[in-house]
Amino acid sequence: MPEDKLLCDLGDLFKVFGDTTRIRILYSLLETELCVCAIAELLCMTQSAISHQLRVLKNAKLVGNRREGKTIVYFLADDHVRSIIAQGYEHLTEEK
Amino acid sequence: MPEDKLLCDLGDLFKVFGDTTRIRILYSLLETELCVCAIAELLCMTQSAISHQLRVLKNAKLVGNRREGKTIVYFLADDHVRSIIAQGYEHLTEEK
DNA sequence: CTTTCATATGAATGTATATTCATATGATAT
DNA sequence: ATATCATATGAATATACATTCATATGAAAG
Repeated sequence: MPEDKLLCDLGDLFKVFGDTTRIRILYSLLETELCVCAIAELLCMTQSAISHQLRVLKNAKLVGNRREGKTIVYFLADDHVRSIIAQGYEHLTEEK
Repeated sequence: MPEDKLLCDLGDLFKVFGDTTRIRILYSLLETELCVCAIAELLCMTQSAISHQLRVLKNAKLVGNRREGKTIVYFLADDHVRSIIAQGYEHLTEEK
C-alpha cells in the first residue's frame, strides 16, 4: 500500500500532539511567540525538558524559531496547528 | 490553572490518534462500518490487538459500536474524527 | 440448555519515549 | 579574544503502552 506510509506519518504527527508538555507549549504559543526560557518559566519546567520537546515540535514542523538578540524565539509554524487543536477542543467540549 | 485539565485531556485525545494501528482503524472506518474480525483481516493483525485498540478508541469516544447478529460493528463516532484526520493530512501534504 | 462463534480481557513482555543531570555549543557583549 | 548567557545535546532512568498468548464472556443457533 502506498497509503501505509501516509497513515504512519499521520500517526507520527498526532503523536507529537499527544503529550501534555508539548500541547502546553503549543498552547502557550497560540497567543504570542516566546523564547525557550520564557516557556520553561511559564510551564514550570526545566530548560532542558522544554528544549528537548521544542526539537520534537520543530522536527514535525509545528513550530519555527529565529534568533532574537541573545534568545531564540519560537512560534507556531502554521494555522494547521490551531485548527487541529481547535477540532480536538470541540470534540472534548461537544460531548452530549 | 483550570485550563491544565483541559490541556491534559487534549493531549490524551491526540495520543489516541498518535498510533499507527489506531489511525489505520479509523481510516478503515472512514468509508464504512466494520466488525472486529473484518478490521483484523483488513489490517493483517490479530483479533486481540484490534480489540484492545478499539477499546481505546471507544473510551475516547472516537468510535461507537452495536451488535449486528453475531458480530459487533464499529463506526466512527462523529465528524470531528474526519476533521482532525483531514487537518493532519493537510499539514503533511501542504509542505512547501 | 448447550455448543459455537465473535469479541473482550488480563498478565507479561518488549519497546518507545519523557525527564533529568551533566555538559557542549555558540552567539553576544565587553 | 574571552567571558557569559541562552540553548542544545547525550546518556541514563523511569514510565507508558502496544502486542501477544491464553482464556473469559456472552449472545445466538441448534
